[in-house]
Amino acid sequence: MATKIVEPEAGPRSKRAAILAAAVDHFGEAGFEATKWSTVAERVGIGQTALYHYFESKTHCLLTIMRLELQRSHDKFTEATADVTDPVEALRAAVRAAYDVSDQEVLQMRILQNHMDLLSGPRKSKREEAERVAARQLVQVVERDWTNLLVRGMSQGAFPLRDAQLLGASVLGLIVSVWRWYRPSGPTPLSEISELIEGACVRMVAT
Amino acid sequence: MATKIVEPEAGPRSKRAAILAAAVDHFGEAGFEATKWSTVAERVGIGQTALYHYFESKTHCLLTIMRLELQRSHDKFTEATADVTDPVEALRAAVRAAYDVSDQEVLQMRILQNHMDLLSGPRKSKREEAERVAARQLVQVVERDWTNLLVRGMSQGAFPLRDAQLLGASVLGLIVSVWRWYRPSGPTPLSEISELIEGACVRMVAT
DNA sequence: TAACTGAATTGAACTTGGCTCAGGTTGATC
DNA sequence: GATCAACCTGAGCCAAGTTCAATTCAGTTA
Repeated sequence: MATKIVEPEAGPRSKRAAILAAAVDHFGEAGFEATKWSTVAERVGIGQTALYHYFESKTHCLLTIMRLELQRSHDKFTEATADVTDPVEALRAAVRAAYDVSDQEVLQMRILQNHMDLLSGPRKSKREEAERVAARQLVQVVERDWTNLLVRGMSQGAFPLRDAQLLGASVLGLIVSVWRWYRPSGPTPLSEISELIEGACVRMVAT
Repeated sequence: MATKIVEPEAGPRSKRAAILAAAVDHFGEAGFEATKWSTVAERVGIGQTALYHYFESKTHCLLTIMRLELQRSHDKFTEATADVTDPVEALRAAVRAAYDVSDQEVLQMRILQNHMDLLSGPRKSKREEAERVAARQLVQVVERDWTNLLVRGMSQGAFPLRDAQLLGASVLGLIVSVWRWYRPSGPTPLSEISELIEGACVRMVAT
């Protein structure tokens, strides 16, 4: 069922990584629709048709970026909360981890948020659909990460009992909503955002 | 500066409202990109070129939907909080108002959320750009609605002092994040969501 | 060194869907 | 029943994503 996507091993001449990087830059800054696929090719230094050696379509590339970001988010969450036993501290660690990101990763989160709706409907082509399903699964995994954290806290009596599923989705929604408007060049540093949201989440869940 | 968009008064034969309704249905259910502009025309019962009598482009129609929804949200907020003096009660009323919506309005909120990024960059054509600027202004108005509510509560001592701008954006982000996943046909009734979020917002702000 | 192989690349042509244009129809008003 | 603006249409244009057959390149085999 859980068909894991096998990451194509990079031949020494492969431009796959370069394409992904260029795509993240352009999709993140200008937006997916506003970015011409051929522009990405230019940036990498290849003809536009060469892109199809690596990705089945522009959308396939987008879905790949989204899946990779979801995988990263999940890994980061797991790593950050692994050896924290106190529920409140685990929650705080998870929030801090969510905002401990590079500028490139900010773009990836923005892309992910802006195209979540792509994950609902099925795709025509095989490889696109594979990426979509994998991403959809990872969304559920991440949601479970947060729900489990809350369930643990509730059963330990650290958090009042509430609908953990719904509250988890809300906490997650609150956290990721930042990526819609945050800009590294903007007036508010990410550290400040991180602190405010951390406090907000704790009050939301633990009060 | 604040160039208000003059709503074209409906001639008796005008299909503008019907087009908007059909567009909301399709853009909301299938997604904007996935919806063929000609499909909307079919649904309304006119040829696709007739659409251009009412909207300059498919995107112009989308931006109009977004602006109208923002206007509605702002009006609803104002109406709901107008004669509530107690800050906590005003906050509660505002949240409840945000979720007091019809199925059609759920779709409109979904469309709005899914295409917020359109509002950042400028548009080529005149009327599109006018709608974009109007929508962008309304976003700021709505943000101010929430920020002001918090400022009032803080200065009255009902809410602890925090960065009202940032906290307002967060509360708003939390509330609207629901429209990404909520489906009227889904397992969770909106009333339940409304109650949980209402409590969460109060704890977040007033604790 | 010549032949071979698969990955990487390309130019040219195809497809789709949004959009333009030049003109035609309808109906309210005088 | 002439006029005018609102409303509508068929034919075709164009941009951008995509396909395809053919080619180059780098490493391997003989």
